[in-house]
Amino acid sequence: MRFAPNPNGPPTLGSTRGIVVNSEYVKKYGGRFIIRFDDTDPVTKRPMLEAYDWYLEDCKWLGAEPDEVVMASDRLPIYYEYAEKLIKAGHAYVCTCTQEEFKQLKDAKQACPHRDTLPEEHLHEWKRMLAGEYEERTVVLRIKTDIKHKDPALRDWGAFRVVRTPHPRPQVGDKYVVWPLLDFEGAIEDHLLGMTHIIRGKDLMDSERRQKYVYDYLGWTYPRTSHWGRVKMHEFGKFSTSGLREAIEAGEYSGWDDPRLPTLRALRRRGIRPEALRKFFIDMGVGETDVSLSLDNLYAENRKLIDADANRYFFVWDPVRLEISGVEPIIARPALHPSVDRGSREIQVGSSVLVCGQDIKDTKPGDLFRLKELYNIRITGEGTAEFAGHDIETIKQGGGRIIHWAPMEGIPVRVLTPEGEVTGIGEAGIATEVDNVVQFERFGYVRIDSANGEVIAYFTHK
RNA sequence: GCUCCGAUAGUGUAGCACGGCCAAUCAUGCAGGACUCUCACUCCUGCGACUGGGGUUCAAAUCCCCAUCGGAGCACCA
Repeated sequence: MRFAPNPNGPPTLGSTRGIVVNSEYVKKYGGRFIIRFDDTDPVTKRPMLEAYDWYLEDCKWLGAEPDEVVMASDRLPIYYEYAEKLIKAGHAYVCTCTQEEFKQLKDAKQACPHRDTLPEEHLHEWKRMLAGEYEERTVVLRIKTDIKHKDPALRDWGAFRVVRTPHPRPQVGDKYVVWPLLDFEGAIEDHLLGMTHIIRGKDLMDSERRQKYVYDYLGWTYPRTSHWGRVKMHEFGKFSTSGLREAIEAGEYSGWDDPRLPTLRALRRRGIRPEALRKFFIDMGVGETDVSLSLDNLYAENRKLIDADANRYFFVWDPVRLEISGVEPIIARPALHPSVDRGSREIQVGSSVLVCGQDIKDTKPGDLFRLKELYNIRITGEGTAEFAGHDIETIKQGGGRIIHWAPMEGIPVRVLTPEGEVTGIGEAGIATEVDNVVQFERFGYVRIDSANGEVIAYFTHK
């Protein structure tokens, strides 16, 4: 099995499906898992140098370490060799039609003038291509299929073209001017790497039919294939790697791990566990139907994984000061976790606390509240309240609400969510949880990213 | 325009190759309840689907045909 990305950006949710499903089959049925970088386009989908490592990192994180890593850009001579073989056998030809000319002929089911000249001539032209005697867009090596094939997508497809832009990898640079196209490169590699099974997107279904011509010419057996439909997440609109890159460069996003992005690095930073992603994509299956679903399914898996580990803390957004009369300073000791015994935190409280504005917005004097794990209060006016006993039963029977709070000495917290920023005050203990996923009670789970004076948290999910 | 593929609850998904065990699985979602000093977790209960029409058959989610809807390819992108 293999996963064959073009590293022109970081792995996204879409890549994750390929990584997870392919590696899962290998885990289940044995075999080898290969990552092959299909980095054969130095221009329109130009690879990003950093992205090679990002893929390997993220695969490892997802529990999908490859048995082998191959870069297509290292193996051009191999592709040349097979191209030459096909030319000699009369199965490929050098075509100097313009793109428009060829399209017209193809749509009319007509062969171009170059198609049926002698293999020796094509071999000669091919050598000239390799020697750099052709400019970009003036020549292409085509695989002969059936120019009258009823499906226009299969008629004599292009296998190599001239690209003069150097490849971003310094090891490759400007070594080559003739580059293979995906159908050719993939066809050769899948055979050479010993692929028995391929699972990939159904946009590549025609690709398979094209590649089979090459397999027939070379006497190879095509791997067993299956194709999955497109995945669309309700939360993310249409996005393309190049579009994201532009948006990042324009400063619309803070980087590839901006919490609003569907990249794996962003999800990781938000505290999504790799096991949740695996489960999510394995449960999705490999059907050919296009699916459009919500991240809620992923969140549900993740919530089950993190809940037992996530310590609880109070974080007050839209903080409003509440002056409480009739109280002595006290230390609250709420448990770090409601059902797993991990001890408790200590919060020093004086005569006022911060609460969420929305909790006391529409209150009138006399309304009863329980400050969670502290004591009961009764509202006496705008921003003021009075102590109303310690007994929780009063609240349970009296119908007052239990709300959370933060001490006046709390630390500022900034939560980065997919919908934007939420700022507020949290209890000081949050600063000890850097890198951990915690639950801000009545708010949701977050991963504490840093705590230098101000806590930066990435929102995980509710 | 030509070609290919698909269609099961709100959302995913199992079942379809070999028709009966399907009054259709599981998850998520939603609703209600239990527990709880969180609107979290856990547990219980409930809701909800075979796109439509023909055909074959004793029997169709499953096979065939048509229609409708959706997606993809026809690049010197991957």
